Amino acid sequence: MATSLKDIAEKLNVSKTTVSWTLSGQGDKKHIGRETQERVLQCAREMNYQPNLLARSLNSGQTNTLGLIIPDITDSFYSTIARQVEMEAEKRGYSLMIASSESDQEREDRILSLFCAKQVDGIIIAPTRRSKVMLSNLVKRHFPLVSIDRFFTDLTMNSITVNNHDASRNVVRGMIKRGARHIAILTTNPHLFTMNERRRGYEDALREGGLEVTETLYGEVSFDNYEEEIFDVMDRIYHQNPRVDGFFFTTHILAIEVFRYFFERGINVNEGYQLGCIHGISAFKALAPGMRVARMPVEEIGANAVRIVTECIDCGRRKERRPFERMVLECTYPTDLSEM
Amino acid sequence: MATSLKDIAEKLNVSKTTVSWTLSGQGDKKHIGRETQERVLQCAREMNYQPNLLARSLNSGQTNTLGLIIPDITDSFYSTIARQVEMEAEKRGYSLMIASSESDQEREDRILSLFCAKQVDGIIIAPTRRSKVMLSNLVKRHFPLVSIDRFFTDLTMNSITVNNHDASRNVVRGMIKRGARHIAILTTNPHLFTMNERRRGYEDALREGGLEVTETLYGEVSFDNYEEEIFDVMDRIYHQNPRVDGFFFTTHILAIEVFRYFFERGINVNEGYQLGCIHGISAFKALAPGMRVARMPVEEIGANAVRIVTECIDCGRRKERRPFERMVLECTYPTDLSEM
DNA sequence: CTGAAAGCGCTTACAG
DNA sequence: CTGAAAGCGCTTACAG
Repeated sequence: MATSLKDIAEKLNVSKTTVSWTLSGQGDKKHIGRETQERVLQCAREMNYQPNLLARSLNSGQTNTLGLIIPDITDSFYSTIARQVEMEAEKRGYSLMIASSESDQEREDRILSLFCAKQVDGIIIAPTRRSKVMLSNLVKRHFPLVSIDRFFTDLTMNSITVNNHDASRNVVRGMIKRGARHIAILTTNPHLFTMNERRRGYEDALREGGLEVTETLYGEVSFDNYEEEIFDVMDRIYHQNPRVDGFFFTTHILAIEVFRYFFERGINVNEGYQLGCIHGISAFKALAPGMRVARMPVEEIGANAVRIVTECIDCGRRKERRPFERMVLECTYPTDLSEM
Repeated sequence: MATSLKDIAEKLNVSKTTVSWTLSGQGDKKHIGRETQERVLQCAREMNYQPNLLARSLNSGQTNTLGLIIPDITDSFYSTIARQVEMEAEKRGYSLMIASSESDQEREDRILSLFCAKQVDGIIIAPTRRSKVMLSNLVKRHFPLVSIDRFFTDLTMNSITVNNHDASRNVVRGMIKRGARHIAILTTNPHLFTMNERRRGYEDALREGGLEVTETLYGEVSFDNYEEEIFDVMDRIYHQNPRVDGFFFTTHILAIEVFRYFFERGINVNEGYQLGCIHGISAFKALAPGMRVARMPVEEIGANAVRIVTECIDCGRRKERRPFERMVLECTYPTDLSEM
């Protein structure tokens, strides 16, 4: 059994109040005798007293805890964000609960409920899609909330997204500048706003470069079965465009699969090709150091998500309402992949 | 403001007790009128009642929450375990708090304290090193606890580890069987038990295969500065052993760095070399599909960690003491890396 | 200088 | 069939 305020109070023959005051550092302010304070502190140390945060939170109405919901904790993009959020939260005195929705709407709703039931002070979420039930409810209640990576046009909800269009355009521009003329795009989940933006960026770069946008250079695989489909799609692209000299990958996961294809087909992709990808992973520096990569601003995403959600919390305590904020961050383009 | 039991009780002119009974599904058992129950359920739905888990936990003394502490959430090995643990915990009705120690002793202690203060029911930890202060205290208190990936010989603490020695030996054996005769080892953090075991496995396999264990084939880099050091170490190995024909990597992170080296030096490592690595990542199937990889039993680690810690919790409730358990799991050796 | 008391939102033994 | 009351471990306005 852990020791409680009461244990200390009884042992020392003082009231719980006295113990609570001194332990919370308000001893002097409340005019508690120096000597009494000493005894309390001493005893707390001896009995290895740890305050029960549940009780404190129940009383204060705040848990100093943020919730973070991401689709997949094993995806390096999200895990890097998670780490940033954890660090930023700690700086501001918050601890973090992380949960994966596994891109499953029901799981996401369950987690949201759970977080609310556990009385987290605010939630940062990379939503899977329109979570009609819970999310809009929270928005209505003005619950401190910010979405990252994606956003909903019809919810007045704080969001931090990345300028995927410009990121793609910049990457593809760079590929063109280095001489690519027949650049294929490999993508998935085209219904996602994010992915559509990346495609648009690719197409705009082509047009600006005086290149044609053609269906034959467009490769799409389904999210659930990409390992299987990628070989057919790539074969088709090569068949229809024997002169293809560049590949733009909308995700790092697809890039890996295509590198597997290159390997199996004996294609040395580091010669005669331009490559581009949104988001880099460390393996790229060994697979294709020359690839142009748009680096996601994970630090900024994490830092701002925590900033916004804590500002909402602070405003809520003052009964104010914080104007909602849509933030769009830019990628960076490291020239040396080892900086990823 | 969220609605509480009291709100419902007042609205319906019944007692909080009645509301609590029916909402917890004990209405029939407690002989509460069918009609009253209906009204309560209806009202709860209308007012969107969510029980405050803080209050419930304070009362029951259990939070149905487990804590998980890992060194680095962005490391695919740990994030995969985290996902497994989350799934397993959910199956058993527990939710999960994840935190990264960043391999920092102090952070680890802070997190342990925090978890205790938040009254988690049990903790799963991949400890950084001997956390004298907190961990041994928890062990003494018989707090439900299990360490994964590493263990302490002098603590009677449940642990789940991997047979790193045999995993390494099997991988290196396979390399020898396929013809490698001069196999270098690349490793780091030699003071860790885990890493020492991997080295021992490597050496045993060499001896069994009639090969010499030589210092010139031993490459060690420091954990903090491996990107820099790896080039010198590899150059030295090649200089001292021009006939080197195999590389065994004790971690996937080192493997990636060495692949970068191969790339820069123009070495086609997929011809004339045998490769081996402990733990695989998806990029390997594109980098070196022929590499022999020991696949960590992440599912088993996660499942058993949750099993053991929840068994401890259950025993604790029955005032029993669960005999402590040291579990050692074996790796698997997928022949096709795309199964990783 | 110190303490008794109420309350946070729940659960549950006890009483009618 | 239903409710008043105590208690989980804290904090804090109020009273002396």
